[in-house]
Amino acid sequence: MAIDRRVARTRHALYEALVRLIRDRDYDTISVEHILQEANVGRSTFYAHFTCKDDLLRASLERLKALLVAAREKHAAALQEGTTREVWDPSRALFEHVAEFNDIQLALAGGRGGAVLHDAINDVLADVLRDSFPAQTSNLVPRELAIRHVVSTFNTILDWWVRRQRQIGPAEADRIFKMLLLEGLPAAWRDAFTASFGAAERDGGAK
Amino acid sequence: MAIDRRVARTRHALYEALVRLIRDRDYDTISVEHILQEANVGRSTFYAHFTCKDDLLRASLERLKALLVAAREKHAAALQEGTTREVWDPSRALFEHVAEFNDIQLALAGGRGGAVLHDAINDVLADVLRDSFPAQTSNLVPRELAIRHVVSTFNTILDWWVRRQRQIGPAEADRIFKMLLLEGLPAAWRDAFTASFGAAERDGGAK
DNA sequence: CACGTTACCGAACAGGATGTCCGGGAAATT
DNA sequence: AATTTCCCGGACATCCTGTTCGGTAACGTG
Repeated sequence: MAIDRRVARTRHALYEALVRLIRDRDYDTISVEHILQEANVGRSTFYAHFTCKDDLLRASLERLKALLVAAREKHAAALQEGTTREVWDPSRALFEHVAEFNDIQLALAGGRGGAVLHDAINDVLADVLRDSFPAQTSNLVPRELAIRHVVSTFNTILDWWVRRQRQIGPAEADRIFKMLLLEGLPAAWRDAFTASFGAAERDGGAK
Repeated sequence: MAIDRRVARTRHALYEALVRLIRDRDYDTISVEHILQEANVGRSTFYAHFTCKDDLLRASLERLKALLVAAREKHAAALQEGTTREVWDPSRALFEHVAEFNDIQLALAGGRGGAVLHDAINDVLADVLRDSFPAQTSNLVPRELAIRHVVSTFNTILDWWVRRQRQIGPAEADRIFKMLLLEGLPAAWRDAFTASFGAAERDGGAK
């Protein structure tokens, strides 16, 4: 038996409503009732599908995760067939997606409630990345930490970028991302950092 | 007139209660009533001091921030007088503090509610760091982004470290922190990263 | 020490959100 | 067309929030 069309519509309506609300509200100021109103869904119906607001969020993120994984596998298949020779560059792709669609932008820019979202998205990205991250281990940095660091760096830049009204383009953002990740802080800031973090003995000039 | 002893005691009791509760609960599952009970403070009294739960959190973090700033300035003064020749190394100091006191550890390890806290602490650290960060600008990475990246990297490692029951010592954690920040991902992971993020064409082995 | 001031308590209150339950009715599947 | 399945809407108990008020005890001051 196929999935009842009604449940599909209901769930879809709820997903969409949540996204819509998240765009102009802090996540944790959104009540279930807001969602019901926005999605035009009955109260009891909601609780027939999800146990609570966070459950809906989790499901929504699972959906996002599935999208990301599907995109990656699709591209891998295309490479396999020789349909494309382009390199799969997820960070670049994500930056450009965000630049193009406003959907996700403000979701991340949120204040207090944004943190929950931010963290949740971090987890999703980490999951996706983990799948395509080699099992090989480095004696310098543990695998899991490496993954979290990649994701966290990405998210930091994305967050900053979105907040700053994107004065720079996605390509530039991606360039910075890869630079920070692969080479560390550029020399100018490195000196600044070691000076203030490592050696205040220059003069009284800490402040 | 000096500050009334009663208000000092009340505020202190509330701060302590919040910290105590945060240690074994998600921040956002903590109700004002829990705090009242834990601090043994009357309901109306609470609202005479703080407007809401988040207000208390903000104040607590201001307190933390003041501590950090004071520590830095104290050390700067000591250097000035020649009392010490030690270098002020905040990241190392923080890792060791966390290793020593359990106060903050689990606060960061929290699940959903931890995110709010995590974010708030990020802001505090960024504020502190900003004060001692040179105004000089790099054409490669904007100042504010550099600051956020330092803080975010620190927090990522701290988070991972705490979650992992700290199988490694604070010195080691600090070493990793500085390495990731100043040199980027170590070679082993860098190759892995560019391979999976930049070129899936190795074989079918993306998944 | 005695005074006036100030903070605390406890209880009570309205408002709003959560999660549950049911019965009627409509839509989908077969 | 029959029957299963889902949705709606209202009602409900429960919890939490933030405010108000009078009584009481602690505080700082002279």
